[in-house]
Amino acid sequence: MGCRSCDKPKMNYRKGLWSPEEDQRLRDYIVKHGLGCWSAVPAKAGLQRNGKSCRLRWINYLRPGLKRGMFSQEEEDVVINLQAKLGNKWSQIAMHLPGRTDNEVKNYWNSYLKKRVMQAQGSKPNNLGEMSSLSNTEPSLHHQHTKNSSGSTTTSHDQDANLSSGSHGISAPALAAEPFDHHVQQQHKNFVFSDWMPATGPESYSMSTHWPSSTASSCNVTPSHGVFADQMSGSYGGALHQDHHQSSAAGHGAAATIAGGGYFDLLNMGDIYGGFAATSDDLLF
DNA sequence: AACCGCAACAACCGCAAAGGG
DNA sequence: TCCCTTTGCGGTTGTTGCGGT
Repeated sequence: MGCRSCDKPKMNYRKGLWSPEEDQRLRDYIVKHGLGCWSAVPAKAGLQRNGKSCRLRWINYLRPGLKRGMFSQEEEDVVINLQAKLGNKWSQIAMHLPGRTDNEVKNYWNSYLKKRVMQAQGSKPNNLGEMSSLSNTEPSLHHQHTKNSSGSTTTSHDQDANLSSGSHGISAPALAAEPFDHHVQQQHKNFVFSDWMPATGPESYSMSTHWPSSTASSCNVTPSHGVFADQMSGSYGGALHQDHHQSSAAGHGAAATIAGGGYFDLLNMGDIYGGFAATSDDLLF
């Protein structure tokens, strides 16, 4: 720790949602220099953010290997069980969910699972451990309507089923005999992976930057395993919501071309992953 | 069509732990 | 050993979008 060489002038840091430009700067910087002293990143990357904000953005959003979108039933069970066991140790819980961030797990719990657990507890006290089995009585919220961030709602079976780790298949259990909650649907976006890979500019955040397989091959974009969503997930001031299509830009290699054209060795990304646990097939590069 | 309430989620805040000088 | 800085974590807030009225 302690990075005294990273002295930075006091400045007015920008707050709020990150713009595509900022994301790009941060991504470019880390791809180029790897992870280091976060407090030094903003200055070096030319960002008017504090290091903390950069770190958060990277970990929760830009980091490679992030799996976005709806939680699978399996993941949900893990969260429920571990929360019962560990309490609100989100970082520890997230460790058991490759590709998920503590923030994401926390949000998911607070906005959704907690209520369901409480409801289930209300009807069946003292059986937190049975939550997962309890959940097998209802068509799952996971497997019905999913909404992409552009607001359109699509009917789809669990897109996680497309994940290589989709061992849970597409069975559709959910907690307790709970009425279907339309709002709950909203959280299930079509994301599969957060695709942090090269974007050459703000415009690259648009749908137009999807990675068609042709692009993938021509640009040597070849994730080795699993399915890459082709979107830069995120919302920018709510005005730039993208359509989160699932791309089929999957491949089996370990190199990708990043902005500008240089090869980017994913196998050497360990330093950049920053503790990201690549224990799932999904995350093997 | 406008308004309101709710849900989801990104981001911020504050604190504690870790580590170097 | 103490102090200072950075990092990591959990709680909380703010913003946005959607559905209902």
